Order: sequence, then structure tokens, then C-alpha cells
Amino acid sequence: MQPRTAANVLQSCGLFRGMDERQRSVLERLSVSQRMKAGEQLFSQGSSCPGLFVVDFGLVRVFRLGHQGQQHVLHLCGPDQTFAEVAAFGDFPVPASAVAVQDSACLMIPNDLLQRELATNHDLCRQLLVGMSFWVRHFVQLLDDIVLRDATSRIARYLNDLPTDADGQIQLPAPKKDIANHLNLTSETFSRVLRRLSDEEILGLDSSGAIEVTQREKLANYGL
Amino acid sequence: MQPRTAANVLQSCGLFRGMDERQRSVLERLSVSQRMKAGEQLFSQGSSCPGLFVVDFGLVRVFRLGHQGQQHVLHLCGPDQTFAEVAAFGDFPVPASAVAVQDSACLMIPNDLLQRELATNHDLCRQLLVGMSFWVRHFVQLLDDIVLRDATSRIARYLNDLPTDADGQIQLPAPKKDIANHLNLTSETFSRVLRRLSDEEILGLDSSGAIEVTQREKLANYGL
DNA sequence: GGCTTGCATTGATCCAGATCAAGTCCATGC
DNA sequence: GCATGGACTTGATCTGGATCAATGCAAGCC
Repeated sequence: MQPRTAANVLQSCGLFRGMDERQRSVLERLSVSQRMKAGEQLFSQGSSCPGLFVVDFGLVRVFRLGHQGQQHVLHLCGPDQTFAEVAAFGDFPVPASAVAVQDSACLMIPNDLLQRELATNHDLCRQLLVGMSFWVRHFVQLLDDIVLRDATSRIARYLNDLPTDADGQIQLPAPKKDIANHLNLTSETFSRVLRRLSDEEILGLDSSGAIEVTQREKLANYGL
Repeated sequence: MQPRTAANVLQSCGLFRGMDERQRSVLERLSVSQRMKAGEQLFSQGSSCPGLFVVDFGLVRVFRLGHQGQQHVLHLCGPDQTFAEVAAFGDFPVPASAVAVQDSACLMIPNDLLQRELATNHDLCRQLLVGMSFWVRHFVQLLDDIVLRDATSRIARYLNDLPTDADGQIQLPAPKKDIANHLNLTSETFSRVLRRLSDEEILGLDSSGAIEVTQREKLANYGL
């Protein structure tokens, strides 16, 4: 897999959408490319924030560690998604760790350069303020998904929000265990729920791991 | 209870700390004062965001509604705390409802005026960007409190973070049922845990509702 | 005063999902 | 090829906290 150009990555990243070409080119110049092997750690919870990351290709797992060594996956970042923005803006230690799930590449905008740019670039500030508010909303949604919904409902909603590929099938973007953990479930429970939905003929499970939604209607109902 | 001046409220509010007098006076002029009786609703989930609120005095419960009518308390806002900032910046429907727990007063900066100010005021933008990132961190912490810790640990941590008054006692800032719900517990469980901590002589429970921490050390250990 | 209403405490029971335990099925490296 | 290990499934069992239920208690109100 070959890295794209910085311009390309930034252009397709939601956080920077709405900026014009000129704006983005400023960020391009600040950015650094970085490649990681599967399993490689980018940063760990509590260390100072290296900067803002955008995934070029691959998959990065961002997670919090619990006192007894458990972990909770906050975010599974695929291409064009950002992470560590929050710590970058707030200038505090990163509140989570990040590890590449597969061989991956990222664009990184170093913290000090970003800060300097923010100091003078008003448009960038506004843009990021909006981006950030979406980020908060995301977490609020995740939070009360976990608090207010049961396992089946959470999974149904998650599946509903995934895009279907050309064959109308869903490819899970990450290993099941990581998705399960993100939804605050064990992989066992995740597996059982998929099985049940398959028995109810709402889903079709493929031995390759692809999922076909045979009754979108009913799936949406589970997600309410 | 008498409302304070707008200047006074903004000055003691964390989100606007770091702004100079001149900056704040701009916001003062935009702000509107609002009083609520106990139980009065300020806005409800899904409606358009009226603006950014700062609590003057009293207590506001901000919560999400679940499909089956359950609710989850996202935030219990006391004096000088803000709410609805997120929707205000992002300009989407408020993702939660807000109700006054007691008779209260708020300062409100209407959305349109705030937006207009943000368009030109760079310092304000930067300030709010930082404030926002703290807000995200808060939610991440709440999230994995709920995910990674058990009931006792959550409560211990919550109590540990509360300030003690002049007598070294803790006054809960809100009804127990609301605090319990915020921590994703039932009031029954909350009650039982307090009782257990009291039996272990880590806490002293007062019939008036005040809590005395008799072994801060052990309490902190529960919160790890 | 008596009446209502809502919060809080305590006990008994229940259950969704975790944990524990096997077993299957690849992919990887030697 | 064969071994090793990780991801996934499936079954049996356990448990933390929810739910249900009863009671106490204080505040507001006629």
C-alpha cells in the first residue's frame, strides 16, 4: 500500500472539509508522514501529545487503559479520520493510547507548529471549533448508547451506520473483538448477538466475515 | 436569591477565564438573563439550540432521553458552569434536554449573536477551542468511568473530586437520585454503596445528608 | 392537623451479559 | 509440513447491579 499525498489526505478528511485550497496548503506544509507496522504503538496514555493525526491508510485503535489492565476502545480510526486532536488543542497529556491494528500510515501535524498556526489563523480556529463540537456529540452518543441501550440495540445501530459495499454487503472495519470492546461488550456476546440476528434472518453471515443485511427494516427497528 | 451581574458571572466561569476584561465585556453585552422555577424546562432534546448558557445560581440537570423513556444525566450544572455550548458552536439541534432542579438563574448568550461574534473574534475562538477540548476530556473520563470501573470505584472517585466545606464535610451538589443516574447507577445501589463505605468507617453519614470523609486515604484507594 | 408527593433506605429476587472453558479455523513463521 | 497463536464461535455457569416491593421521612399544601 502506498501513502497518498498530504494534500490528498487532508482534502478527504472531514475535519478540514470546508477549508479552501489555500488554507489546507498551510497545513500540508506543517505535516509529517509516518508509517507504522501492525501492533506498533504511536503514543501512550499520559505522555505529552505529539500532534494531530490523520489516518492515510490502515487502522488505528485508540483506547483507554483501566487500573486493572482492561482497556476500552474509544475510537477505531480508518482512512481520513483524525485522532489526538483534543489533546493537541487543549495542550494536555493525551488521555489515551494509540496502536496500529494493521500496517498503516498517518499524517501528523506536530503540536507546536499547529499551536503556532492556531494563534494567527482565525479560519482554522473556527473550522476546528465546529469539528470539535461534532466530536463531542459523537462521544455523547457513544456514552448513552452504552448507558441507555442493550447489547442487541447497540450492535444493530452500529451495523446500520456502516456503509455497504458494491455487493450490498457490510465489511466490518476492524476485528470483531475490537468492535465489541468499543461497544462495551465482550467478543462472546458480540458473536452471540450476530448469531441470533442471523437466526432471525435479519442478517446473512458469510464465512468470509462479510455481513449481508437481509431485512434492513427490522435491523433499524432494533436500533430504534 | 438575587442574580449577580453578568460581568460577575462570566468572570468566575471557567470557560471565559483567560479572557481579558475587554473581551468579556463584549460577551456581557450579548448576554440575556433568565430565571427558572424548580422543574422548569429550558430546552428539550432535538430542538434548535437557543444559545450558550452559564448558570448564575441554582442547579440545572442536562440529560438525554432513551427510546423507552429512561434518561441519563449528562451533566449537573451548578453556578459558573456552562451548558449547550457544544450545540451552539456546531450549530445543530441540542442533543439533550435541560431542566432546572431548583429555582435557578442563567445567563444566556443567544446563538445568532454568539455566531456573529465568533466570526470575527479570534481570541474568543481560541479560548473556546481550548474550553471545548476540556469538555471532550470530561466526557471521555465519564465514559470510561462507566465502562472500566465498578459502582464503588465510580462513587469513590466522584466523592473524592467533590470539594469539602468549612467543616471538612461534603455537601452533595444534587439529589442522590440524579447523581446516581449520572454515574449510571440506580439510587438504590448508590444508597447501598454509601452505606457500605460508612460501615467500613471510610465515610461518616449525617442525617442531614452531609458526608464526612473519615479516611480519605482509603477512599482514594477505592477510586484507584 | 392530615394528606399528598417525592426522595431515600433496605430487603428479596432476577437477569443481561460477563466469565470460564472447549473447540474450530485460519494465518504466520520456522 | 507442522507447529504456534490469535480470532472467532459455542456452551455452561456465575454475578453485579437492576428491578420490584415495602417503609420511613420531610416538605409543601389545603
